[in-house]
Amino acid sequence: MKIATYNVNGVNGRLPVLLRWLKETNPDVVCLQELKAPQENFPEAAIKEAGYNAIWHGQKSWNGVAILSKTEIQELRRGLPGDPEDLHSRYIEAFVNGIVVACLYLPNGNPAPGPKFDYKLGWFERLTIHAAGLLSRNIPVVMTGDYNVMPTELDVYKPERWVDDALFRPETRAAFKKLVDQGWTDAIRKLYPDDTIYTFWDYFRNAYGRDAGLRIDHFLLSPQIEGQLKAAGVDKNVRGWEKTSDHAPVWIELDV
DNA sequence: ATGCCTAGTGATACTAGA
Repeated sequence: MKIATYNVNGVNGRLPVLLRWLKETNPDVVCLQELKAPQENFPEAAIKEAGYNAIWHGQKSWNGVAILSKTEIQELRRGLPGDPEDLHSRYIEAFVNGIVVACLYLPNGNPAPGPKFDYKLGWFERLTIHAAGLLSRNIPVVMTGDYNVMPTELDVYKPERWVDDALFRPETRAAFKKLVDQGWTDAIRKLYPDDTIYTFWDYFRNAYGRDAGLRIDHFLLSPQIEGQLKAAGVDKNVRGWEKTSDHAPVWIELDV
């Protein structure tokens, strides 16, 4: 079974790219982030036509997450618990193919320091609490999406330029490490511990052409599923298509 | 240090992204 995550940066603006990528790579389950569409503007018919069921949590202008699957989707929750005043659509969770799939869009956090960075770290803490609850159930969980964190220097083209950025500050990296250290496996790093692998390239300065990228989209696997990890990768070529997202799709293959 | 690019909103220059 192939599960993918893709920050589409506007699900309607990227619909031709999304549909082409679905057709070419044929994933079983897909987590989408940054829909940038209100609930009623999700392109449900086109997604259905492509062969996928979908659940989504939209929001006007910003954010928005979705889970697509060729099989039945049983929604478990939308919205991250722990703060009733947080109205951003950044988390959706479902039971699919016998696995709990959590799809998340962690806040960017810039400029840092500041209220946006505080929101990021608070969101991270709430995610970590919720993730501990998922682990305590001893079931297969795939927690994936745009974490907006480069976990190590290997994940940034020029680490020295990013040390004060919300995506790479020590507090952010420490929060990611604390989460992973609960017992999660970073799927890409398990299979490729030393390789330079990016999932995002800025629209500025020909970043894709120069391969000046970041690895910020991640798959975290619970102990009950990490043994089934067979392959993982980034569909880097998609970043080179016309009218494409600044992120590339990331995927894992599970032997289930 | 800043803009570079791109999308959304809504009709203009903003915000937001990372």
